[in-house]
Amino acid sequence: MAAEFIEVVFNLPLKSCFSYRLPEGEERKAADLIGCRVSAPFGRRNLNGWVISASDSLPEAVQEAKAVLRILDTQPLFGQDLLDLAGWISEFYLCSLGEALSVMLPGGKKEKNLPPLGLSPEDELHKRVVLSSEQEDALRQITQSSESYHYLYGITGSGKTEVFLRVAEEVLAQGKTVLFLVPEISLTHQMVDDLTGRFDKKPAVLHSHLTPSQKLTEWRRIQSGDATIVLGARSAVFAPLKNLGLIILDEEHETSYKSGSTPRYHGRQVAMKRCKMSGAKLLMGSATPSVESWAMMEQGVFQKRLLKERPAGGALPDIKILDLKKSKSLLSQELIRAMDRVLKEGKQVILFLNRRGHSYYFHCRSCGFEMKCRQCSIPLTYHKHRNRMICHYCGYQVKPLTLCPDCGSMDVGYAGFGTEQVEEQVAAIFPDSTLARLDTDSARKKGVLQETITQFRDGHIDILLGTQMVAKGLNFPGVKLVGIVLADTGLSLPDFRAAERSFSLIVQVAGRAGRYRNDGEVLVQTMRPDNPAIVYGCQGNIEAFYKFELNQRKEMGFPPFSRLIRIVYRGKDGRKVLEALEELTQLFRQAGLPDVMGPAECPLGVISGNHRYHTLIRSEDDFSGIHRITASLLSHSDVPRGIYREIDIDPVQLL
DNA sequence: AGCACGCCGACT
DNA sequence: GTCGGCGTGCTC
Repeated sequence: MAAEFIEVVFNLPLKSCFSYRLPEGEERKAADLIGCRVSAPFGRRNLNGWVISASDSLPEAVQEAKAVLRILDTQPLFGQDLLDLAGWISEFYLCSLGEALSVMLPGGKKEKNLPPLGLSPEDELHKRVVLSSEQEDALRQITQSSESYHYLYGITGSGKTEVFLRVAEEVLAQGKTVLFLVPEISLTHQMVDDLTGRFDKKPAVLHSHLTPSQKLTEWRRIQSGDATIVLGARSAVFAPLKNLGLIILDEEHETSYKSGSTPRYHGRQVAMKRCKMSGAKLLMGSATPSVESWAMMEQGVFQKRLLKERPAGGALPDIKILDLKKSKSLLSQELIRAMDRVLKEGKQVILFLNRRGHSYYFHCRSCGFEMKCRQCSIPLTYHKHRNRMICHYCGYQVKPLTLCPDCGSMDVGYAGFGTEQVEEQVAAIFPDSTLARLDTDSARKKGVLQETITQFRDGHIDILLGTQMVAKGLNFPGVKLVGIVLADTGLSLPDFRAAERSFSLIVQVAGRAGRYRNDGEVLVQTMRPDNPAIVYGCQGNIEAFYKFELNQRKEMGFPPFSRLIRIVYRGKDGRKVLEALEELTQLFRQAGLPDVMGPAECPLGVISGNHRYHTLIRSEDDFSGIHRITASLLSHSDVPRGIYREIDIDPVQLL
């Protein structure tokens, strides 16, 4: 019954597969070949590919087959379930099967024989807290329901994690397995602590920072059944769990669930598909659901399970808007006074600053000239410690100017601020307090992030100043005051989700403040104190925000009232890029697609010297029909040399 | 996506 | 005469 020929796909944008002979003396059944990696001669080079089928004859259309150099795995890495899922990914997200498989398990060295299974030392069993009645209700509804998709919508601090763990326990008790997804790697560490000791088997952890061999080790542990619960970021949605009973998707609103490279899959959407294919339940949760998910709850696609109390006590913090227009300094007097008070009590402060404001860029006070990156056309950021203007997209650096290049005025400078400037001011105002800064720059070095967090938690740091990183998932008992230094950065981005992002940021950040105490305090500085995203965010008026935002989306015809397909063309020669995309867009229109927008220059018109244009295809109904037509047009059109095409189904970022 | 083949322009 | 531009086509 040994197979002689195999069909192989590669991590290339080619939709066809290629037939090979097995190496001399290799005797394996088809079932032991499908899902293995092979090293195969392909053109003038050798590539690793995936075996997708095996048989004892060559397909008729194929004249001759080369022999595979070797089979890299002793057992398949993918079962039919994951091969089917890869097939769906390639159809839906419009990539090749090889690309889909490669994103599920990247890397490709020959496997070491058998990795030793390290048994973890017995941790102290974590205490199971008593559930509140509404947590009990949610647990019961979820576990007893025959519905597939559930959404745990609960305010910050309402104990969603505890419900997740209880549902997981029940599923494991039925002999099924559990997949637990979190938006970021940094959150896996915390969650591993929560999971380890809570369950008798050590959870497997999958994320993109593992080396290929570490990843493979975990992969095999999962396949063997040694791990019955898997924790990980986006790509962990492909974990090879057998008998999957539950996927938990924590912090559903996080955009990091959407992949930023081909195939641009969305973890939530893949999780939905995988649950449908395997019969598992999907349980998502957030205090600030994405607008799409909110709409799906309203439509009954997701069963909404509400948690509106904080079982550990702790009132939702008092949130106050501070109008920065009236302040001369980037730290308003009210914020400084509040910090002073809290620090004198011996409590901690978190200052949050979203770097992506455009207010800390170089500008000329005479003519308004803004210094932009000559490569990327986005404003440069001033870094004081290096005395350089730096482009945050391509890394271009230049010395700060003392003369305006446009009008020659010497009245030039930095209008706003980044974390560094805030750091400097805070240090000057509170010289006796210890201060730490946490952003992608300071956390670049290994271990710095973890160390800073530990120090802060242990009370060795009084003020933590940071970007996005401090906004998510960090729970510190000693924090009494959270200051959002500028809440409206990002609102002026040309992106229809800008309001949603600003809103959820405020609510999430604010949620940290009163997590463990009922006297938590949040101060939100803003230049737009009347903006609905900011007002509703500060009021914690979640329902009102969704109502407002859904209304906006409906008026504009944006998701969830439509679906989008985005085609980006990029290349060095902007004119050619535009011409090529115009041609394609013309094809879309001729094919009768009802709503084709573009081509237009992308909001980030140039990145690393590549000019970028996009066309959006919108569908208000019959998305699958529009998807099908688009897919067919794309596969029959070819992209000129020097131009690169990106296809994004259901894009979340339009920059 | 690579990588080679191939066919025209300007250099030692 | 040769180096090198990038258009075209193929990879079992």
